[in-house]
Amino acid sequence: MNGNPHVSEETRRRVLAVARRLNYQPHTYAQRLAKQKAYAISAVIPFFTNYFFIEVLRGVQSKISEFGFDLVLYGVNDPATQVEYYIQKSTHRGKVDGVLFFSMKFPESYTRYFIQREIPIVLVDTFHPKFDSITVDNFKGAYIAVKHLIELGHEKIGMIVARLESVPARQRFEGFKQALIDHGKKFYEEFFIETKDTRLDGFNREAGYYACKELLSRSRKLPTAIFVSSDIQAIGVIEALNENGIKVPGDVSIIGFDDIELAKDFGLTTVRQPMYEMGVIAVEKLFERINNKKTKPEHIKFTPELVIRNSCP
Amino acid sequence: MNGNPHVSEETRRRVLAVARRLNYQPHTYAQRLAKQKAYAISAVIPFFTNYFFIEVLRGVQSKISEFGFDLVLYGVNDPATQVEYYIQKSTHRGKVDGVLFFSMKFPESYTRYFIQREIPIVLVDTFHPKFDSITVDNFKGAYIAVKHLIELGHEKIGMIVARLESVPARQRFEGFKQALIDHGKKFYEEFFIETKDTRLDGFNREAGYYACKELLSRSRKLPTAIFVSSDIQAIGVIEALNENGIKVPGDVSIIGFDDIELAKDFGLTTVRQPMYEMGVIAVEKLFERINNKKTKPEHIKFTPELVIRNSCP
DNA sequence: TTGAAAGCGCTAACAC
DNA sequence: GTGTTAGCGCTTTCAA
Repeated sequence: MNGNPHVSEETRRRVLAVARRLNYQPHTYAQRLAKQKAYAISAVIPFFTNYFFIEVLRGVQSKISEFGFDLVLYGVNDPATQVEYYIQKSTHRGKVDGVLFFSMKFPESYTRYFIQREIPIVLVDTFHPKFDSITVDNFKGAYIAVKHLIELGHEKIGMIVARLESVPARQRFEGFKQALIDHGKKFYEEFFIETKDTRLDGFNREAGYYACKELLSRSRKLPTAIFVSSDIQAIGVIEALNENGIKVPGDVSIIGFDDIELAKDFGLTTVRQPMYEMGVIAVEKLFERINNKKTKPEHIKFTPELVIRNSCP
Repeated sequence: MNGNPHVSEETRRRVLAVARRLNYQPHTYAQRLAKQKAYAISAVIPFFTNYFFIEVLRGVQSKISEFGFDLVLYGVNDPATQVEYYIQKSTHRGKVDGVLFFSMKFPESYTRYFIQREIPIVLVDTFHPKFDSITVDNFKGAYIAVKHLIELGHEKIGMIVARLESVPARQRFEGFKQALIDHGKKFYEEFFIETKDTRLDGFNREAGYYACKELLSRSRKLPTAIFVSSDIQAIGVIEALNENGIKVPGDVSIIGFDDIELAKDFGLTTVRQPMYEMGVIAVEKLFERINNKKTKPEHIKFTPELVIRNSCP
């Protein structure tokens, strides 16, 4: 039944026929046990965040099913208590051939564990020097966004950013500054706001809304463009602006980051993270790693691309 | 190691100690094979839709891990080709103890298959008489929403609805009409719009936006309140209104359906589907079914509850 | 080519 | 209580 070549056509035909008649299916776990292979990979993925990961998951699913593998999902609702627990489950002997770990900080206490046991793992949207990773170049993405603004002729460019202690927020901020410097533009302290909201590190709509309110309260002067560290915040910013009778893009241009579903709806110019593709690549990398455990970790960085819509004319 | 009571404390202690020292873990599939139990359930779930299901999935995950089971996920990107394929995979002999099937139309060609093999299954957000199901009462939800509007004193109530061939849209529409009838209010044909957009059956922001544009183009008269068949459409409606200088809730009140994340952000009054809870209940039901295959299918209908925010003062 | 048997790693039944 | 053995259902090896 498994296509063994040392078997006559005649016999194969007969066996297959009987199998079909009896509605035979090999038992999943008997097979996996005998083969010493799981034909499955797991994904440890945050459920508490911005549904960023769904898109990635779509990519993962589509690639994984090409291989006929199963995906066992561990959705983390509470990172403090569940990350290590699910890593444990993922790595329970024999269960999976490899694991995908998403967005969260990989617990240092597990690096040795994975390396010693040679458990294939790839990190997605998070980084660790010892393991393969797929990330997005936040610095470059921000740089591209701001450069776009500059090329559009903007001089006074503001930024509304999520909490700087979050890695992506920090990197996007650095990209913003660098673009300004490289093009000889001034950094206006008064047009720069770091979110106070801590929920999701400030990557949420309300954080954008209130940060913008604060910007407005500071002075009657406005930048001509604002780079916002994520689309969801940008939507909050636009609303705060609208409430104050300030038109986007008429009075101020807005550029976001991520290219979430809503960005299209709002006509928001932004910088796109290729999430679906990241999922696909992650699975590909993981399979490579499964088939060849010994090579050095590889770090793939995607460069976001500009998506021009109408919030920056 | 498995807590057999016919074993002395002393021995157990010793065995456990050695096991720990050797870093012993039982092999997942050897256990499952010997026990003739999968300790896993699968979920066949649409990936192409409104990320409605994520919230449900959170509930599923949290309940499932209480039982220590694994979740094997089959995300459907293309329903036409993948639904049956994943049902097959789900039911591969021995693989899972039960399956959760979400939102999509359950293929009639598989009802016999499940019944004969006695494969435990529960449907979530979709219905079939032969299987357990967890759904939301769209009719009642709509009724509650409209009743709320009426109690607020509205007389001219409009509705913007997704495509009526979609079951939930139809049910919400029926609830709307019934509420009007029961309270002796007139149904204004001119304030009723069915979306033309077919994407996601019209359950998307743009559909709401354009439907509202059409409403506005019909006449200069406006209803004092509009019931929109989903929050995401309602957000499109609000925007179309705002663009035309019509204030929400100043000029017209809006009520939605679903209570998605953004509804809170927009201060949208709506009717909440308890998605997380539905996930939890679905898993509980599935386990009941796993332990007791012979009882009649049970159909649980959740009644949505009103969430009052400020789009309907 | 085909058939028989050993082994994958565990659980459960049954003597001891 | 404890040790032994026969499955669980498949794959793989090795004679025949």
